[in-house]
Amino acid sequence: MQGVARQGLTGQDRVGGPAPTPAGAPRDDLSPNGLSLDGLTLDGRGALFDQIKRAVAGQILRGRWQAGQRLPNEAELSNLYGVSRQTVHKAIALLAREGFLVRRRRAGTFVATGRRDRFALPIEDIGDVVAREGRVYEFRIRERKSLRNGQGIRWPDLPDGAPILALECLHFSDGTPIQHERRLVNLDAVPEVAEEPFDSVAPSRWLVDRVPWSSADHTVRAVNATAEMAALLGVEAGAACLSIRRQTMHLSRPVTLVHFLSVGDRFSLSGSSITDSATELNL
Amino acid sequence: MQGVARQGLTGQDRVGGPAPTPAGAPRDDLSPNGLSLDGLTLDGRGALFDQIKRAVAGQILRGRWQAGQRLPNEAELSNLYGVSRQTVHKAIALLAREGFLVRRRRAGTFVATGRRDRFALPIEDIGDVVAREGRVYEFRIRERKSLRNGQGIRWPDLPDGAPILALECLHFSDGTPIQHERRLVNLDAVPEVAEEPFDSVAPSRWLVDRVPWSSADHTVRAVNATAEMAALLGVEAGAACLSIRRQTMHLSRPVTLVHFLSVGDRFSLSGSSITDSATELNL
DNA sequence: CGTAAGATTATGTACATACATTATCGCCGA
DNA sequence: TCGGCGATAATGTATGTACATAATCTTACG
Repeated sequence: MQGVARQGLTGQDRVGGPAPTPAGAPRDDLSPNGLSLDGLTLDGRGALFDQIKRAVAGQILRGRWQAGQRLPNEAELSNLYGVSRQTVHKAIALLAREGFLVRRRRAGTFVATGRRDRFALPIEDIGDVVAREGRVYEFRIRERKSLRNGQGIRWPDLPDGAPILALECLHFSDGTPIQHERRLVNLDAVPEVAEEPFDSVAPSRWLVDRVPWSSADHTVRAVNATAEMAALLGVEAGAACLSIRRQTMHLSRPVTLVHFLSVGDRFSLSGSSITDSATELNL
Repeated sequence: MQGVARQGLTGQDRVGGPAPTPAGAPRDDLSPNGLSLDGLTLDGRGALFDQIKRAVAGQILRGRWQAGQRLPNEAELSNLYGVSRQTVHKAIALLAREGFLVRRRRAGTFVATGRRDRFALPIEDIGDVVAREGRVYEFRIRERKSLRNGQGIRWPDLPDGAPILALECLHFSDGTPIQHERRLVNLDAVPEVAEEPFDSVAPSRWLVDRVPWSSADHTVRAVNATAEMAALLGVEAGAACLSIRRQTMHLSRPVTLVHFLSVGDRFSLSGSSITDSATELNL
């Protein structure tokens, strides 16, 4: 079976009858759908289903298969590559799960339209960010008190009177304040937090490491620093600050509500949205 | 097979010998690993592998299985539920792919530690956001010109002299300006854009719908509005603005570089990071 | 001409089997 | 005691087979 390196099994070749199409051979013809099969070749690296994934993702990422177009069906691909239908199925089903393809029974498999919604910005722990930049990270707890919801502070998604731990702390990079954090923790959800002194590990990390969460809502906005915040962060009043509000839920009840405020010119959110397949393909 | 609703097949029961463990029966004992199997039951809804996924994800999300703990192996789970190893394998492998589990050959399957990196903020098209809020979305192109990199504007990741289309436009919600956009498009990567008038569809949407991309880098920061920007957006100079810079790459070359600037109190990024499994479980 | 029933087709799930791969464990010998 | 090496146990991949499910298409009938 020329051109296709197998990654193991017996080493003996797949048979599959009269070997309808030499798997992996470059082709210039069109599939029954009018889809170019040019370049749809296996590279012999890794598992078969992964090779097929790469080949198909490559066609899409290279723009040879356009949004909305229909793919050859599983039987055709399986013939084309000389692999079983399940192997093709696994590859295609995974690509569908990753959002590259849309599959409909009886109708077929189509290249997904509009990946508009797929931009995503990872939000990292500030300690990690500072450390990764090679700076010294420190934090300081400015205030810590237990109270009940509605007493001075109100957490909208929590019933009045629920016990809350309120924390206020500052985060430093090389000694410079970069972020202010005001956090509420639902003591009904995380009673252990009452015992935790937070003298070595920051509240955000402690919570994330310890408490499972099922959803996290974020709101990111820009605000002008109030005089109080400006003083804490060592900037002029009115300086643009990034405000991040995060509410974490677990078992459909709120776990923690945080409000981060970071100095605009000392902190930014950044990250790369990239598909696994693109990474593998070095595109 | 008591308690387990099958979703189809023949309706006849799986046999599997002496039916070692009644599938789906609630148990209070411990697995050989000391892991509580309490609550690890199938709910009869949907495909078997999905039921197993839900059951396992549920244990983790409910905190019954803690980070680092070892799961029963595939054979044990397959006995426990009376399904084949492949069905268990599919469920567990998918959960590993989603980041709930870490699998190591010979060593076993473990609950993943630290989902710290898993917060993500979806960045939507502004047209979609405005429309979803029930407001009227409009945009206006203020400037459009072709130039070469280095002539007045420099796009760092593109070689000097490369042809660029530069666009400047404003986005409105119910007639109020909310976002300013300055965009560079690599004409070598997207020559068709030269012909596009953008009189009905906004550049961002046109590009995302048309040009495949393999990675998108974002940087979000807060800045104070310059006098010029303040005038365009109808706010006071110095008002906090959210600045989003996005560079989209394709085939390892830059496609477009955008700079969005939005008024802090008229626009925010928000979204929910939630695992599929959590959604299904209503946690 | 429209509609309903049935045939067809493509994907979806499940199981059995077989073998590959890779740590890990434990034994044995230096 | 340490190092190596083989047995072993766990996951990973691939195939064949069978049937389920859901659209779509076709055909026949009113």
